[in-house]
Amino acid sequence: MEFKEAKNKFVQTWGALGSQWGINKTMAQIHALLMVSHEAVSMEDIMEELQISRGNASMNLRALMDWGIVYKEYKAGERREFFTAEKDLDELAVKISRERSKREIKPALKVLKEVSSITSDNTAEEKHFVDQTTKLYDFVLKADNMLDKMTEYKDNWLAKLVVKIMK
Amino acid sequence: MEFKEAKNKFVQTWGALGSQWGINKTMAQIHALLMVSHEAVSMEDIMEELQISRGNASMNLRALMDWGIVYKEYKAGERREFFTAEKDLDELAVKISRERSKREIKPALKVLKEVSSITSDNTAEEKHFVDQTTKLYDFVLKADNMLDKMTEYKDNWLAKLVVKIMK
DNA sequence: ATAAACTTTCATTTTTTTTTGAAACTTTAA
DNA sequence: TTAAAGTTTCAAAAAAAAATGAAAGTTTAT
Repeated sequence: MEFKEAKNKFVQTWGALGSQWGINKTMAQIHALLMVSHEAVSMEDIMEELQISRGNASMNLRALMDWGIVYKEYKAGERREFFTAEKDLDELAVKISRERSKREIKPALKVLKEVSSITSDNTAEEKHFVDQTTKLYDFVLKADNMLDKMTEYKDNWLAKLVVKIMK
Repeated sequence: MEFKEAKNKFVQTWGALGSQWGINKTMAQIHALLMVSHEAVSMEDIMEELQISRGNASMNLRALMDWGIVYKEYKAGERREFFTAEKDLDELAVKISRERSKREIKPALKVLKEVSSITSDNTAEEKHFVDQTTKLYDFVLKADNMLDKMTEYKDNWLAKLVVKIMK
């Protein structure tokens, strides 16, 4: 396999993986492209390489910047804007999990708390509902906190977590 | 908020959360419904409660069973099939992460390995590509293994993990 | 062996999501 | 201050994903 083929395969695969995790294909592809580019890439070049429209490129670049995983770069003497991806993978993981937590998990937790707080008649049905949603709330909260700590402490997370728990 | 309203809100929220994570809305809704039902539910009732067609119900129930998080149940003297969800949340987490790993992460890892193994000319561009995809491979592999261990050991995972690392 | 009760499948339709592209907007250099 | 070079926006179109429903398929009781 030669370079161009490999690069293309990587971009396609990353795009497909994104889709399966609820991230739009183009957004994931742009990210993939920038991840493996050794220097900043112009919008023009992104459009060309992924065969997408200007609007699509613009909107998805904005989204990636909102996520904090792609940066704009200005080159001296160049009018155009260039883009780079966060290339440090620990940092990338931190940012992705922060955003997903903020956008999706936290709102879901809020609802779980609400629905688990209904004042139940004591039918078995209602008891089971309250019980199950309460458990779910606790579980999701725990998982969310755990992920937060793992990413916050980065590669050192296990050691630091143990220290924190032991003291 | 009364029971019915709470139940509906829970089902809708779970459905929306599913969508955002690449799981089809109905599939997530059926799962939500079964999670909070204290007894097995017939397809008829699922269709009724979620206002969906028979085909839709059938296909998504099959998908949920393929994931191993919903079970068929036969009631004595009843012709119809009834369905229940895995209600133990640790077990649920194990199964979901196993399936996603098998379906999505493992294939992505395979591709990452392939593309990071190209015999690079030594242009800076190609070197960076190989370097970056290799790092990504290592990272994803590590994360996948970690998740596997965390879920395998369930709530006890931290202790067991530490033991394993220390010895 | 039959038919009633139920489930599955899949071509078609509907809905949702993504993409396009052209107009509006912004920035910069002269 | 103007126009060239570039970017953003958003209504409309296209594509992708999900849902429908009717026909085909199963199972079970008699």
